[in-house]
Amino acid sequence: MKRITIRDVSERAGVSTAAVSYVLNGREGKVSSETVAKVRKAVEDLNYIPDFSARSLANNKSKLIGVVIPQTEDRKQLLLQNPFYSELICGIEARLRQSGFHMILSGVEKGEGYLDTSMQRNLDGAIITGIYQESFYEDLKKVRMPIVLVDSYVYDSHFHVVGIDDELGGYLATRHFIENGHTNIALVTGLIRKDGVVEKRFLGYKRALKEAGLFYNPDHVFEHSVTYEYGQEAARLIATKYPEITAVFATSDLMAMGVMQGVRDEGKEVPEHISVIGFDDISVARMCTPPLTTIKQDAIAKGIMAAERLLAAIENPDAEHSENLMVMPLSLIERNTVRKLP
Amino acid sequence: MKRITIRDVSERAGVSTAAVSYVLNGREGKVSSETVAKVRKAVEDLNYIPDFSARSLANNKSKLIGVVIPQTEDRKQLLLQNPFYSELICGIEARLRQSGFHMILSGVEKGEGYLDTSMQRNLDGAIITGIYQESFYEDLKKVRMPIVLVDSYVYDSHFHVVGIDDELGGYLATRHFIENGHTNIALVTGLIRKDGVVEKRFLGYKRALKEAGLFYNPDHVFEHSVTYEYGQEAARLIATKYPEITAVFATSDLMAMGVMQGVRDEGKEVPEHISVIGFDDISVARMCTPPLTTIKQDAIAKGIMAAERLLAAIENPDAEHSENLMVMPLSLIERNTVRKLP
DNA sequence: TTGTAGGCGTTATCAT
DNA sequence: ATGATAACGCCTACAA
Repeated sequence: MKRITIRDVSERAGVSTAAVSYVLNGREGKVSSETVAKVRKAVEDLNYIPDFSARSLANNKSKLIGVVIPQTEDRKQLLLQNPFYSELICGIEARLRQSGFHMILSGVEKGEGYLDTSMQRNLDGAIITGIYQESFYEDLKKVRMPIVLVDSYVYDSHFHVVGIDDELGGYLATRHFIENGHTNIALVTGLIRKDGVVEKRFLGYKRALKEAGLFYNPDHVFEHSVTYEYGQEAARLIATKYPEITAVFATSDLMAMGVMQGVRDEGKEVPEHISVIGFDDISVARMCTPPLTTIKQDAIAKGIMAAERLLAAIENPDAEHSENLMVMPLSLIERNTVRKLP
Repeated sequence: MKRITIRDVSERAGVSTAAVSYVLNGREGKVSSETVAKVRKAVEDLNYIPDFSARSLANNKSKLIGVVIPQTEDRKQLLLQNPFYSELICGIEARLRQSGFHMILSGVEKGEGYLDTSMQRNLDGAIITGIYQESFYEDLKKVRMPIVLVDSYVYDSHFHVVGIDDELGGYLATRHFIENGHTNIALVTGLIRKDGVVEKRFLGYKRALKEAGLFYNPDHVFEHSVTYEYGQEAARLIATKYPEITAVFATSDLMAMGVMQGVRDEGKEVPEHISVIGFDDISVARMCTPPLTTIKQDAIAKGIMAAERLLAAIENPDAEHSENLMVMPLSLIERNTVRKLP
């Protein structure tokens, strides 16, 4: 069964391929309504479906968006196990599809770049989440498609950025502990990398401590790649070696939940013995017991926003780039994991 | 900045474009090792990156795989909020990338087909999860790319299938309750659809009841689309209207966790008042409190397997189709949500 | 072994 | 308003 081409349609409709192309692309000003009707009918009859590869070749528009998310270091798998990314992807995909774009979702090997993929596929744009080495971004700048960075503090006029005020989030969480009488507050966090979100959350944590006249103790910072298991581990360390700690600010809900489990593993209770605040407000945060107090951000909305910024930039390649930083709202959600100390 | 083409490479290397194409595609038998070296050098020097659109146009191979997962009915967003799908996707993407393929991830609108996408993008294959209407599959059969159905009981020689023995899963869970002395066992389940996985799990549930000489009570079946919230709702109903029920088999962990929360909302405890078994063993199942007894399947492995089957079918289009059903292992994981009745 | 040239499906530039 | 026709980048008979 051979493919139906634009030529088949043109013959059937008794017009030229150019005419068909015009009506297909909505340039209907250029063609008589009679021709439009004939073409539409032929398209319908033949069940014609355009070939995007050919289109891409002819006009460099692929209707394809590259989406990159971090992957686990060990198994090279997407970090989708962190629900935050799942939700982000949901938002991106939904918005993209709504505008007739498709999404190529992939991780990128450590040390590899994204230039190859972007050129091979003639991507119309890309959404990048996670933090990479300098050269990765330098590479990306060489390509002329619009790029949206999600959760990055790599400011550069080449990139659009969608994020939140991570420093504020860290500050709010820590201050909430302080307001509830806590003075020994641990930080359980993902790897603190330059220009990354956790670095800012860490900064907010320190600011709140300083503001309250509290001593910042580096021993109370537990840093590791973002996993549930390390949350458990950190709780264990805290219970056994740092009895003075009464509160834990985890820079992601995933770790916070690990901490909660770890606390219980040690025969203690949340929040009776240890208070916990997380970050993200992934959907399980309200499902766990006790429901987790956390810094809420709306990952789905973030994804939708990232997609929208990208689509706008694709529409209008040389628009004002001054307004290329979008900061989404965030708030502290009080649930049941923070105890008020007397 | 113009694109580097195969012609640029050929000129730089002082050979023909055909020669370049040959070494690029590994047909090195057709070309002298000297030429190979020259071409490689030129490719390197020029930083040549092939255009997959052009390739796809020329030989109908796109190195692109379509992956379809269900979406929420209301918001048209991917069902990634169910970690089971996240993990599945992780497996698929990792395996695909390893072989140089890219994945287009998308949902499909109710009533829409996937034929358009598959033709537009010249997909080399597709992995479909979820259950759709008859016509969806009929459509899919018209296209000649290999297709792997994950978790489907739509047997057809056109499709490869990767799944588990869902009926057995349902049976094992139910029997486990019975062995622990439970006789009034509710089923909290996603929509029971023909040829879907939950239908089989439901069948397994009934078989176990029957085998034990227990009465199957339709009132004890709580059916709804798969959400955490409905799990809560079902628990509420059970607590208030069906006090005789002592055990709940949920056909997905997501619902099981909702049930657990719902039970607590009613001031009762798991497993003291209500025992719970889930299905899937998503990663949070072991993280929740108490850790959830569940039917374990390895979603990541399932994804990898699905990708592998597809890749094999692409390699070898007219291979034996008799072995196109792959059943992955499954097992009951005992944790702490089932109480042994006296 | 190597090179030439035609074709893949579409868009865009010209004439008409 | 419409229709030839030349790109677009690559592959692959076929010819040399």
